[in-house]
Amino acid sequence: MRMSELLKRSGMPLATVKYYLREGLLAPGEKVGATMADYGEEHVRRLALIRALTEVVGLPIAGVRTIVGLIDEPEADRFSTLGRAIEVLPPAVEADPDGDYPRARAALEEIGQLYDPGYAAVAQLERGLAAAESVGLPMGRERLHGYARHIMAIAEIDLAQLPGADTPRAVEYSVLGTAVYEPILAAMRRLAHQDLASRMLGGVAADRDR
Amino acid sequence: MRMSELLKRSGMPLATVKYYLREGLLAPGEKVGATMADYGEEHVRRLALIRALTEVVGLPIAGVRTIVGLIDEPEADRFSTLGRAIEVLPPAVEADPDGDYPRARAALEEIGQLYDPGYAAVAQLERGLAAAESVGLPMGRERLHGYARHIMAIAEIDLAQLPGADTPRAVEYSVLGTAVYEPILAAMRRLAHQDLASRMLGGVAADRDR
DNA sequence: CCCGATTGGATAGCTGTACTATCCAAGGTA
DNA sequence: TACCTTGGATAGTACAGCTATCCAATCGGG
Repeated sequence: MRMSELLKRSGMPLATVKYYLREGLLAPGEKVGATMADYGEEHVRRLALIRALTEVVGLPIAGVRTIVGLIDEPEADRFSTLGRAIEVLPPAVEADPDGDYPRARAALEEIGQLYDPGYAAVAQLERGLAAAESVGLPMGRERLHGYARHIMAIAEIDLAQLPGADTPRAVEYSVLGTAVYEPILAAMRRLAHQDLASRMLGGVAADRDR
Repeated sequence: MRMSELLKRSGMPLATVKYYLREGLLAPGEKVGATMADYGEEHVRRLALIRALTEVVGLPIAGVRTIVGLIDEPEADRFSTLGRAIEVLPPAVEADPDGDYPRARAALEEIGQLYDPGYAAVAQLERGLAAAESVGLPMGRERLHGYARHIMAIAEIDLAQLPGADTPRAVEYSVLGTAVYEPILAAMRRLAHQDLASRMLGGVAADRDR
């Protein structure tokens, strides 16, 4: 298809698509003549991916470039591909292999989980725990163990749905799956809070049956 | 304390603190003379809260203003206070009470959860589900039920830790608790993925045999 | 084969956010 | 008295993420 149709399919303005092309988020179409290029379904899908990552996951353009780069050309193994993807997910914190992450270390040891200080997620956990502490809501043992058990169960669900190993699709799944289900899980927790609050405290939905 | 000490305690530059004062995120100090004001511990805590919300939760300044406004002057009941707070949490989506949220409705009915279409979190869930679908990772029944069970358990942990009802502290807890534990849960899930991936696929923390 | 429309490519401009810097005058301080 | 701090106001900066315009080379319907 040509540019005009790609615009119609994606619903995006020309200037924006050109911007994504310039930024290397979208591969150029196959050139067919000096002033015309051909685009395919993969371009439509890529534009949907860009929109999902920017608008829903909240990724800046540079982060989107990293993610789509990893999908197109993964690292040697899926483990480090996933690691590099996680580094750019908000709230982005650069991991320092020699860094000290006292809260994260204590928490992960407490729940007996394997970790490497080079994981970006360790730095992210440290920041989150420090932030909770700084606003007067430090994470207690009870909450930590409860969270850990249920989060591990959720992660197992995620892994169980992973498509057949060693396909390029599996890389895409593990990278995108971590990112795109996060806002869904956040929304579900917010709804669960409101559900529980309305039952406990009385509210709009409390008069419904269950 | 005076401005200079507040700056030392918070580690922020003068211009930034003045900016937060202008934007109404930080209450002015008690005036003690025409060119001098007195600040207290609550100002130090408030600055820590602002930094946590902007840097870790990722809230824009306008959202921080809403949250601190709700903590200082909550709505009539905690249920609607929490609802208003959730509206500004990223990814912010304005709820339309007459809107149609087909994916969210189907999902919530499937798991038998109470909801009101006016909840911002319903719109947020809809967007998340639509985004997952648009990148080729639609949420299946199995995953939905699994997520729902464990998310509900996590929400129950949150509610169980709620301080004595009807204290101003309880409002602060429910508003901040929803927001500040979100990045922690996200980081824990990312770590759980890496933990499971390293065991299954071989990686830094495990042997490479499979 | 002609002429208006489309395209790719380049460059410049715009909008919003979150600060950051400067200036000033009043007032405190040594 | 001379200097420093403070509060208050205003202007400027840096960056992200688009958005708009221009141009020349086609393309393609009549």
